[in-house]
Amino acid sequence: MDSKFIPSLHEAPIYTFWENSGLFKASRTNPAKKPFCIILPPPNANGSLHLGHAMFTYEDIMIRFHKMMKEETLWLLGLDHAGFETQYVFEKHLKKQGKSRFDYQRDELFGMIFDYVNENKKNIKGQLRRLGFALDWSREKFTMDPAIIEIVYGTFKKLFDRGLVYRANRLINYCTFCGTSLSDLEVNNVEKVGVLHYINYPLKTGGFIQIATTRPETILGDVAVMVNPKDKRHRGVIGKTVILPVSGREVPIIADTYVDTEFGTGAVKVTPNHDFNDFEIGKKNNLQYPPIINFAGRIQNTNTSYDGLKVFAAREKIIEELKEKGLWVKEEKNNMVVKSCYKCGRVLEPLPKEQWFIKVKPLADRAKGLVKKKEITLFPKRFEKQLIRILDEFIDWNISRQVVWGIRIPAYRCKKMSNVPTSLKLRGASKSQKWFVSIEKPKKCQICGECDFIQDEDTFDTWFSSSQWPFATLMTEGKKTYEYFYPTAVMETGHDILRAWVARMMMIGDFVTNKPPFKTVFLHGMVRDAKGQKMSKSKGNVMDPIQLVDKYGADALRAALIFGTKEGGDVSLSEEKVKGMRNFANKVWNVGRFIELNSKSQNPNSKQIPSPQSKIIVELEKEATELKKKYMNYMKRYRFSQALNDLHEFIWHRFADYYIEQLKEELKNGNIQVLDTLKCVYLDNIKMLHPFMPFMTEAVGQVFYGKQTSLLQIGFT
RNA sequence: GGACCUGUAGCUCAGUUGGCUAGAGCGUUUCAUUGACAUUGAAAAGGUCACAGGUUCAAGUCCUGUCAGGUCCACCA
Repeated sequence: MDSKFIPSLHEAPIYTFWENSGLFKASRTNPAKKPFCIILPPPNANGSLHLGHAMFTYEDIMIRFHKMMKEETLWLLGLDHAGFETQYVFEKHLKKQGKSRFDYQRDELFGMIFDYVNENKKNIKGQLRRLGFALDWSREKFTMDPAIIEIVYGTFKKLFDRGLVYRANRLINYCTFCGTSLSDLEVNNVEKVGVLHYINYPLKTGGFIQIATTRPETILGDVAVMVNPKDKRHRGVIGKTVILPVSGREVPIIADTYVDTEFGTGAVKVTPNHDFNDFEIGKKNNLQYPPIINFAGRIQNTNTSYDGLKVFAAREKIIEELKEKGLWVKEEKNNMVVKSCYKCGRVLEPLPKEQWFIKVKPLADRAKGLVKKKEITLFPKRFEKQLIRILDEFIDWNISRQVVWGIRIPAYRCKKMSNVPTSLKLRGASKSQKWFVSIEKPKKCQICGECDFIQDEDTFDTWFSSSQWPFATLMTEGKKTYEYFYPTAVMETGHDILRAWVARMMMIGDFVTNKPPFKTVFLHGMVRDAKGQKMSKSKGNVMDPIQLVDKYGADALRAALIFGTKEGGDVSLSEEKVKGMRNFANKVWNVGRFIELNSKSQNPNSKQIPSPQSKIIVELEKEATELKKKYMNYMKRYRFSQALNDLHEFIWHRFADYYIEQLKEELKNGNIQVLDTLKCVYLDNIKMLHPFMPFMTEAVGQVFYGKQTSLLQIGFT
């Protein structure tokens, strides 16, 4: 044994040994054994792993622990195509080469991203190995595997057939830069100081009514002015007509208690196609006007010189025109929240668009039942409340995305019938009747039987496929495997995606399989820097997990993430902490080295000698037994940090610093009983430590148990 | 506006049915110099457990309030 534990000498050969020996493989579906399955949250195949991914260490700890408890253990890995996100990253690459996605045909672009993703997959899989994860590589999945897509299509069809998915034309959050709609979960609310403009709208009968708006350009799409019927200031004007500035269109003044009399002037302009609240008002009062902003973020349909201008340019220009006409009164600073694209950060445009929506309420109610009936338990417990809230507040989920990179929606419509001009039918589920959904691509239109159908151009929101991940992955492994491992034991992931992922997995998983997708949800916190600050590129405080592994070893990084971290709480990671854990690994290694050296130099003539030190041996054995008991208890209760903490304390400061020091002399005298006890306690310790620091413990284990033996096989006895 | 979380040593944090003199990692100070390990050992300094009440034989821990920080959600044009 070297005098130091040098991770780079051991990690690669040990990982290869694990992989080749089939220890990571769940090969049997043995009814006599308890199944334990974790599905790895699939990393996005569009880059490299970040420190957050290293938190999967929790999963590896559970997997290795349960393997050592002799359970049938499966840790299934997969990667996510991450539709919109990946396309966004790829477009950035294109931009560097002076290209854009519009330079390519759909299939061509898809193919290019496919290749790009394949490269990233290789990279990420290598990184998962570097971290020592005991994944079953024989069952690797990808969200765009044909078998997965078939299941995703089946889910969509089932939802459609049950009336839980519908097509509707309503306002959606649209990023005119990224060119796609987003769900409400992909919207960032950014606080901003905006400008509130006060503008006089001329009344047809003379005089003015003053309104206040932050978006003067949408005057071009107004359908009404609205006041509160209780507002004495405006009572006289209800029912009168105003002449819209700029366009000269005439619109009515209507009344609704929705208007806040305290804000602005107490009179609101109503622009149904460009504001979520106004959309509802327009619907209620049957007031319509075509959208005056298009998907490129430019003004349209106004027959004015504003057509073709970008929104912000139009705003500036219209303010000028209003000033010239003497209709602009004043401006005020206004604290407001702007909905922004979570990816590019630009202001989103609410625009009307026909999209597929999932009716969430019935699904959310059932998912809630799973928590209430304790079919799913959350760790830490406080997240249960949060989850219930999330499920209560879920609104219908827009699953259509206008991106190429994704799973194309298997919805088709009749070309013949869509040729028939329909009146501007804007909303309602009735539109879905014009669509049919089919898992297999149909040869003929299923509506008229004659025409060539048209497939929806859009792809699914990535979360739609990932919401099916636990059952979809296992189903592709065959019925037996699925029935044995499903529902999975634990879903371990970051608490930041409780809403976007966990809640949706529960809803869709329960809908499709009639079972909860997992029994336990274990949530980890975020990795922060040494000062507890969020890591971000702009702050320049990001750390690369692989660089840390190179420098200090995977064991050190893993232990640093767990040590002193409350489950579900954020981790403040400093290089010093990783270094400290590297030192710990070295310490444990050297304790092994010490015992090994003493085993070799044992005097064969020595025998069991009751010594004055035997009292210390009894003490040691007692303490070691207590530790193991505590350890088992902590591990079963998901208190991994505490387990590691106790191991650290015992091995270093009790076992090495105290017991070994006390017994050193006796050992030199050749007391074999002392040696046996030390060895026995030590081997027990490295087994317990193995889930946390697999490489070092395995390296040292092989010294004692032989090259071809793994602690995973030996397990706990 | 609503919900939740956090406040413990210089820094980052543990402390889970309330119970020894409140702990760890890193940092600081002093000593030890090759003995398994200097990626070490021995020792030390350092805390009114945010604040104020309350419950209790006993509170860092439970309850109420206050202050400070954070996260998520909702939201007025």
